[in-house]
Amino acid sequence: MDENKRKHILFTAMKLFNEFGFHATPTSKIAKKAKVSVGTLFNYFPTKEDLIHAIYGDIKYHSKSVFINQIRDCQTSHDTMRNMWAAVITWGIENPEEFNYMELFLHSPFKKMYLDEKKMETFTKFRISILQSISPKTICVQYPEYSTVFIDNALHATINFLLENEINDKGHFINSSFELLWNGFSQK
Amino acid sequence: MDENKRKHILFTAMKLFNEFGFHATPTSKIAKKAKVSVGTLFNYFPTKEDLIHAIYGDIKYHSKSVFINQIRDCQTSHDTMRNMWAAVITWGIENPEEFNYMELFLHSPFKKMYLDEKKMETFTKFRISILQSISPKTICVQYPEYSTVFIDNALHATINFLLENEINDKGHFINSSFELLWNGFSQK
DNA sequence: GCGCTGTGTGACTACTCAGTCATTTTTAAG
DNA sequence: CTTAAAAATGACTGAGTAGTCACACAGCGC
Repeated sequence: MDENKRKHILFTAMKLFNEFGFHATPTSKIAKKAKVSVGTLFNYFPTKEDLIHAIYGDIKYHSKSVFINQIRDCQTSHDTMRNMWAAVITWGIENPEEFNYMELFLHSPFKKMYLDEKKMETFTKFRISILQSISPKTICVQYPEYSTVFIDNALHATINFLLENEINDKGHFINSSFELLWNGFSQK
Repeated sequence: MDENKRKHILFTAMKLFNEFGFHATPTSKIAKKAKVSVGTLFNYFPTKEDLIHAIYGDIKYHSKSVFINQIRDCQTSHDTMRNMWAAVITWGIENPEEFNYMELFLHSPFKKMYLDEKKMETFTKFRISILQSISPKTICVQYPEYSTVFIDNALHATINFLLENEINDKGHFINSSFELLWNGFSQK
């Protein structure tokens, strides 16, 4: 098994899935574009669904290591949060195909297996604990998971917006958008 | 053409698509569940894609009329916005299948035709104008469309959360979540 | 040169699906 | 009751799919 070939197939498949969706991308097309035979493709990934899940797994694994490297304890929780905010968004705009695929996958029927995985996330738990410590708002204390999905969706919206619009000073935009979110949480 | 039968097919198809996705829901299955023949289904909707789009169109049409009935001018822009916020969320939790379908459709390759439709939305424009008049924040004035997607995503997150969790006082939750959003926009 | 091993190949199979159409059933008008 | 138009039916078709498998062939020790 050639790891590079595996990566190559994964990457090719990801781009095709992003462009045409899971259904409209036959395995034959993936094999052709990746310049391997159908047989080889099925040597590496026993079923099409395995391939679909493998792409998700790889993206998740790599992005997570990027985030973890980015995290550094700052003076204030405001700065810590802003740091994480910027890290995730930067990853998104630097890896648009990967970001796109996550959206595609997580809104497809294939996501089903991961439904309760979310709740186990250490990353999520980390965010919950930060939120509980900083926000006096009842809704955040009472439903810390709501804060999480709220932030997740804000991240998605911001990355999407940055990808779809031409923004000159991206650093400034990222900071401003963070303040929009932060004010909601911190202000009475 | 029997309008009730049309509605019935649409509703059945919507539920199946929600459960299994577009690809894993063959027309034969829809016909069987709706207790009509495949031929009849194709009499009402010439292609499967027509059916998929028709469901979207119907939901959009009906939900819009619900919102418009809900809108009343309040004393302050805060109250006006909160009123709209509550109207959309209430629609979502009272029509979970329809809300689900919108998410499914808008994240599928079928949405493509509607990409620039969004920008034409009068409803969106309405929101932009409100936002511009109330928010002193540069990011909202400079990128009013960002505010829109930000709010859209907050709505999605909130409806999803309410659907997936058992919340007792939904009215209170809706108001609290609105304040979370509103503070971000209104506070320096 | 010769067998051995494992990766790569793509024609092929078994099957599913969207959409058709000859036929039957229902409706409604005279 | 007769009859003609309209609606409903579901077996059928042809296109296209995931996944298989018999074989090709490169590399390598002998």
